[in-house]
This record gives sequence, structure tokens and C-alpha cells, in this order.
Amino acid sequence: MTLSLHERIRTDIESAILSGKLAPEDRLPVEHELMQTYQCSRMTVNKALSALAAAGLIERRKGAGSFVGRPHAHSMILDVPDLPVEVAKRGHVYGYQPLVRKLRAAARGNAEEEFLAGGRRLLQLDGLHSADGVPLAVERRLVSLAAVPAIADADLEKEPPGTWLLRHVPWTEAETRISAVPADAEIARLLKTPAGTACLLVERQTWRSSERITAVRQYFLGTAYHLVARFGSSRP
Amino acid sequence: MTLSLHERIRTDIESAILSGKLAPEDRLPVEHELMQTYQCSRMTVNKALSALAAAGLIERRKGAGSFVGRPHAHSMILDVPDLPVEVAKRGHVYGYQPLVRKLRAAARGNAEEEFLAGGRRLLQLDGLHSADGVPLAVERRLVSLAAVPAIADADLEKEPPGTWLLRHVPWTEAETRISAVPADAEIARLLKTPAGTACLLVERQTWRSSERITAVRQYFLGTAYHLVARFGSSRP
DNA sequence: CACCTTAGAATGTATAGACATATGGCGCAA
DNA sequence: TTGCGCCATATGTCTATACATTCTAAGGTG
Repeated sequence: MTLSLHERIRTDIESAILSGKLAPEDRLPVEHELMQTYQCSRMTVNKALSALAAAGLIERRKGAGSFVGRPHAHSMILDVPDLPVEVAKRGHVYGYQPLVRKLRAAARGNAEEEFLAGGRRLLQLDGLHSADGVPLAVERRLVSLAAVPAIADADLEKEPPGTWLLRHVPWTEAETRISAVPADAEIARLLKTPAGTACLLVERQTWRSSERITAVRQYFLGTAYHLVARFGSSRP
Repeated sequence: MTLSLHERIRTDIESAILSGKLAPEDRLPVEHELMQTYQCSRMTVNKALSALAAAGLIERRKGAGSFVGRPHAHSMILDVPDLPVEVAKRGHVYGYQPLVRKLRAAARGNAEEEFLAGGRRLLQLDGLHSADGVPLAVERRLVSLAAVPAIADADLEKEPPGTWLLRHVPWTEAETRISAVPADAEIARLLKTPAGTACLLVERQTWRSSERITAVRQYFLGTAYHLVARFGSSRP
């Protein structure tokens, strides 16, 4: 793979930073110096530096210069895979068992549900995910019929609603809360575990430009499942 | 805030995609059309489209055109903030209490520790994070002295080692595992909670181009802490 | 010594043109 | 009809230049 010139400049500086040769707050060579070093025009240097700035590796200050940015630990890439895919990838047989399918109005006084419903009704979909027949997670989901009327006719016996939504409804924004909670009586019964067992609770809301689509709570058996987040070179 | 021309083109297309006006796989106007629309040069249009491609919103194919990319649901941005900063942001007083500081060799037979040590010794650093004096998390950390010799002389009485490392050691890759576990006897004692309480376990390893730097296990009181991951337009 | 002004330095944005390279469709020939 | 080759199309890269904007530091003034 032959790199273009601006890519070469970019990777040169990138590796100088990542190897520690250039430390945070250090000043980079100014554009005219890099022009001489690489014998190229300023636009080419500018493209390389702008890309590094967009990636957050350096900070550029008009009139002052370019500086190595502080290492930012605050954001990583979290893998949130589709459960059937993830279970299959680990070599197990995935199973989904619907438990509740209820068309209802938003609970009075529950601001979150009322906002999700948007005046219309909600579809409540609870179910149990399993791997090789062993319970893995309980899911409690609400879908806004205002945003996704088509789900009323969907076949959700075998396919979990999350997978169906992923395929049929493009969403643009999502927020996931991750915490640990003890299993209450019903969760414990469904997961076939003693009450109070540590569970990984994943709460996710997705919406499309201010129109709420779905809210879901997934209770994972703490010892049987984990999430992985990465930060690094591998960007698919 | 007045946007520059290439930023305006970029945000125009971005909002067309996010609002659904442009669906995945749709073809974008070619560069010459956008030049006419915005009455500007090709480089300006190119800059806008290249930025969108770098952000993964569109895909560009040489000779073919530019196309709206598929929404990738499998990766989200996980906030992994520095604990002191996060606690302060919530309006509490952060505290750190060192518990163990031990220079030792890697445990025999523990492949993970031996790899981290790289032939030299490890520094074990355990401590307790608290908010307003209330225990928040127990941290058990190992630092490779081969990779970070300077930490042997660092003052880690008030500042947690994670914060010290963040400021002094640039790392390039990290992996975080998130799961839920019951508190064992010692964790429970330190967190002042009954044994078996659900804890959020965050395990993180960081390294710099194949040289391991540190491995840490943080046990958060399940009810007192949660992680948040986002996917969406908001990119700071 | 403190404060203000100013010139230079460095980045931000934009233009017009040139050549390179991958793609896909159309027409021609077997 | 099928397969091949060519060419228009579209993006990728780079140059040289111009002017705008912002920061820094030097130097002069009170």
C-alpha cells in the first residue's frame, strides 16, 4: 500500500506522537517547515495537520501554531453487538422466547413513557434471550407506535425485537446506560438464579432526530456476559 | 457562529442524512453539481465530502460517486472519564485513599501478569475512591515498571494512579471489559456494603504499541455509579 | 515598570487548474 | 448473444496563490 503524500506526513507525525517522541503540549513544526521537509505545497501539509486535528491528536491554534494534544481517555469505542450474532460468534445456539406482548398507553405520571409514546400507544415487548438453552438475559422493551407503526404486524416469535428494529428502522442517535443491579424476584426466576444475583443492566434509548423510537432494559446474568470497549488503532 | 462554506456544505448534507431525507445507499450529488449549487470551487466541496467520509457518514468510491453509508449500530462512544473529574462534575468532593503499594514480581503461572511485567517487576497499587467521603469504588492496579519506571518515584498519596498515568504516559490502545459481579468479603468491607452486593466491574488494560503499561480492576458500587455510551451527532 | 500599539507569524479558508486512477456503461466484434 | 475494450465520469491528489483572522512578541510611551 503506497501512501499518498499527505497520508505519509500524517502517519509520520502520528507515530512520533504515539511513540512519545513528541510529548503532549509540544509544539509541532510550523507548516512552512513541513513544506520544506517534504518538498510540497502548504495545502498538502495543511490537509495532513487538519486530519490529525479532526482526530483529536493535535490542537491547532490560529496565529500560534500546532500542538500535541493531551491523551484523551474519555471516549472509547463500545461494541454493542446484536445479541443473536454475538452468541453465535461464541459458538452457542441462540434462542429467544417472547414473554409479554402488550399494546398499552403510557403509564400515567411516567414522564419517560409519555414522552416515548408521543400521544399514541406503546408496544411493550418482554422476552428472554438464551444461549444453548441457558438463560442469558431478560429484556423489557417499549416501542413507540407513533414512530414505528409497522412493528404491530411484525413476526416477533423467533426474532428478538431488537434485531427486527435494527433491520427496519434507521436510528441516528442512541444512549446507553450501564450499571449493576441485584436481580429482583421475577428477573431471578426467569434467569434461574437466586434473587439478589449481580446483574449487568443495560438501558438504551434510541431516537431519530428528536423522535423517540424505543427504550429497552436488558438484565444480563453478571457472570455470563460482559461488554467490551476498545480504544486504539483498529477502526473498522 | 458563522460557518465557513465547507462547513455549511458539510452540515447541510449531514442533516439531510440524519433527518432521513437521504437514505442509506442513496447517491449524493456529484462534486460538480455541488460546485454549482454553492457557487464554489471543487476543493471546497471536496473538503466537505472528505470530512463526512472520515466521519463514516458517507462512502466515496473513486469513479463511481459518493453514497450515504449504512448506520453502524455496533459501535458507540463510551465515556470513560477520569474519576476525580467525573465526581467533581456531579458536585461532590472526590477523595482517594491508597491501600496497598507493593513492588513485586509477577505471580508465577499468571500469564497475564508475566506478560505485563515483561521480565521486570510490577508495582501493585490498590486504593479506594470516594465521593463526599462515601466509598465509591475499589481499585486494584498493576503497573509495569519496565514501561513506566518513573512511577516508582511518583507521589500517589492524594492523586489516584490512574490520573497520574493519564498525565504522564501516553497510551495508544486500551481495552475495557465491563461486567457485574457480587462483592467478595474484602470488597464489601471496603465499600461498606453487605457481601454479595452487585458491583459494576470495569477491567482495563492499556498499552503502547505492544508494550503493556497497566492493568486495572475497578469495583464500583452498583447502585452508585453507571457508565454512559452515546451514538449520535454530538461530537465534541 | 506597566500599558498600549503594531508588525510579523501562523493558521483558516478559498480559488483555478492539472494530472492520476478507479468505475461503469456503451458499442463493436466474434 | 456474449465478451472485450474504450471512454466519459467521478473521485484522489497536488500545486501555487491570495486574502482573512488570530495570536505573540517586540518596542515605544506615559
